[in-house]
Amino acid sequence: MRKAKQQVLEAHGWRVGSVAEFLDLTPEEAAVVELKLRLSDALRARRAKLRLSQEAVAERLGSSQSRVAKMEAGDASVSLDLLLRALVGLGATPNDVAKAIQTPKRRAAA
Amino acid sequence: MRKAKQQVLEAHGWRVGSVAEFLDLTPEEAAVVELKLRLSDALRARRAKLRLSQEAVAERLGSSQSRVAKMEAGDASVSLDLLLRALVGLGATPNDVAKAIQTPKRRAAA
DNA sequence: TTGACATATGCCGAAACCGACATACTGTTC
DNA sequence: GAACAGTATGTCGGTTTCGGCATATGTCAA
Repeated sequence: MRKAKQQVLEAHGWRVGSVAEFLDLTPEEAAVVELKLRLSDALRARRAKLRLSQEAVAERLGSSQSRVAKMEAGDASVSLDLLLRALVGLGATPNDVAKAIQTPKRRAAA
Repeated sequence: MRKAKQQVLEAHGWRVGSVAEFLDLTPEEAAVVELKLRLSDALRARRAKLRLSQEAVAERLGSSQSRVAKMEAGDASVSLDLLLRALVGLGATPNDVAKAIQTPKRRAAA
């Protein structure tokens, strides 16, 4: 698949605004990557707010520390599905999720 | 897993508000089910607006008619991941997704 | 430095998910 | 009531994703 590109993106410090148009991602791919980044950011933020270690989160979710690390890293082996479930598992409501997707969680305007 | 419950829910006409509290779904499970229903509703709505058949959508997404049917049905074999990708594949932006999650997309008030 | 803790990366077997096909059901039109 | 388009349901082989273990890489304090 085109996962390779994504991995390249995420391997480094990106995380910034519209990650995509640099590379030749189709608009759809771009949107999915964007979603993934926003969700992984939201997850990290949520964990931070709860002051939990990745291991504690893993336990809570019935997962493992390594998985959690990968979730937050936006690793290619992590699905949107897992990210969503993780957020919910940390107490996020559907509306919280909506907000996380909506707001790039940045300080500076576009 | 607890997928069984979900299947029971979705096998019938539910689709209504807070699907959950009837059965002994944990709050997290309930939230995930809720998410799934909202996304599948959004998908069906989007397809309707585009006036496409499930088959046409399937082709566009590189999937099959049966998968699309299952997506819209919120079938247990369909992940949140697939629903999200499908929406995006039909042109939804992250913000569209956020709206879909936020708003139960119903006509009648709760 | 050493040790203790937290996080990141690589890998694997097991489980979940996907596309596809077959087939059944539901209109709708003649 | 046959023919047709659209949708739903069941199943299956192959692939992806999962949890978990091992291990590497910080980071901080003593």
